[in-house]
Amino acid sequence: MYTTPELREYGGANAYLRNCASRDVLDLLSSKWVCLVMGALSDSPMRFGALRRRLDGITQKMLTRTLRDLERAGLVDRRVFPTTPPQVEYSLTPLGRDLGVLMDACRVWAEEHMDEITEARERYDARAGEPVRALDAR
Amino acid sequence: MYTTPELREYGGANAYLRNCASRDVLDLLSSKWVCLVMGALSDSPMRFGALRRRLDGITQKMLTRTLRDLERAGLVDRRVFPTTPPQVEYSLTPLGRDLGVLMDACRVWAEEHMDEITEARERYDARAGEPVRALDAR
DNA sequence: CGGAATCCCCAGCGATACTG
DNA sequence: CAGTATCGCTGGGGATTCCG
Repeated sequence: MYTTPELREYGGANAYLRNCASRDVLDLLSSKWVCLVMGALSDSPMRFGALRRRLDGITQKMLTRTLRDLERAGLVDRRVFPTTPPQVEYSLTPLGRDLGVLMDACRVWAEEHMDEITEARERYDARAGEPVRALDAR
Repeated sequence: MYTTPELREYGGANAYLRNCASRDVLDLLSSKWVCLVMGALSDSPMRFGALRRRLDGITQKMLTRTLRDLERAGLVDRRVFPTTPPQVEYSLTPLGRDLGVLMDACRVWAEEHMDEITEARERYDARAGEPVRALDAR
């Protein structure tokens, strides 16, 4: 049996258990574009087209889906201005701003350490064909 | 043109550009099991079997893959003890410990806010069939 | 402009069986 | 115990087309 550290649970929440609702939240946070969308909206509200241009490589479909998922989760607010042509502005809810800080920290971490990681991967791949010197010497 | 905020870049890194190496890092961070694996290893080094039992629902294949990806990126250290039966212990590298703090914060955030998000989703789904009252009234 | 709808593919992931 | 190897799927995600 595992002695789950009670200190780190919140009202029965435990992401290490498969059917805990926090797993769904983690799945959302780890979907492909969430980090960048939340980070972009952390700066200021943005319209759909501006977001699409800022997130280089995203498709309209994925941007729409990501924004819907975030809106459904209560993290993003969607406001439609009935102009012609229509304007749709996305912004973070209070809950979303809280998460945005975290997500943006992840982006920053990725940017700060990308070179270290790239080099580590090259070293790892270079060692691929090497003979095993000793079983416990890695 | 977009005036990219230079303040938030590190040596030309910009995760909003599609072929920036930090995108690869973000992809790793957002892979399905990375957050939980890093969080578990943040507590203490763990053997393969212990990790598998702790991460409810993970398969051997995915745990192996996730650990390999993290090891390759220089975030996880793998030590093999040539006993019979063999023992393999995984731990975080210094770089990995740095990331572990962030990943665990994401897990905690998910646990803390899972109820809010579940309720927001139910409200959103309940509104699904409702008529549109006014175009700008959302 | 901001989508929705459709088609399609492949890689992420699961399930199972086998091994040193 | 800690893995590989193989098969198979499904759904995440891309590309394209159409619409109010």
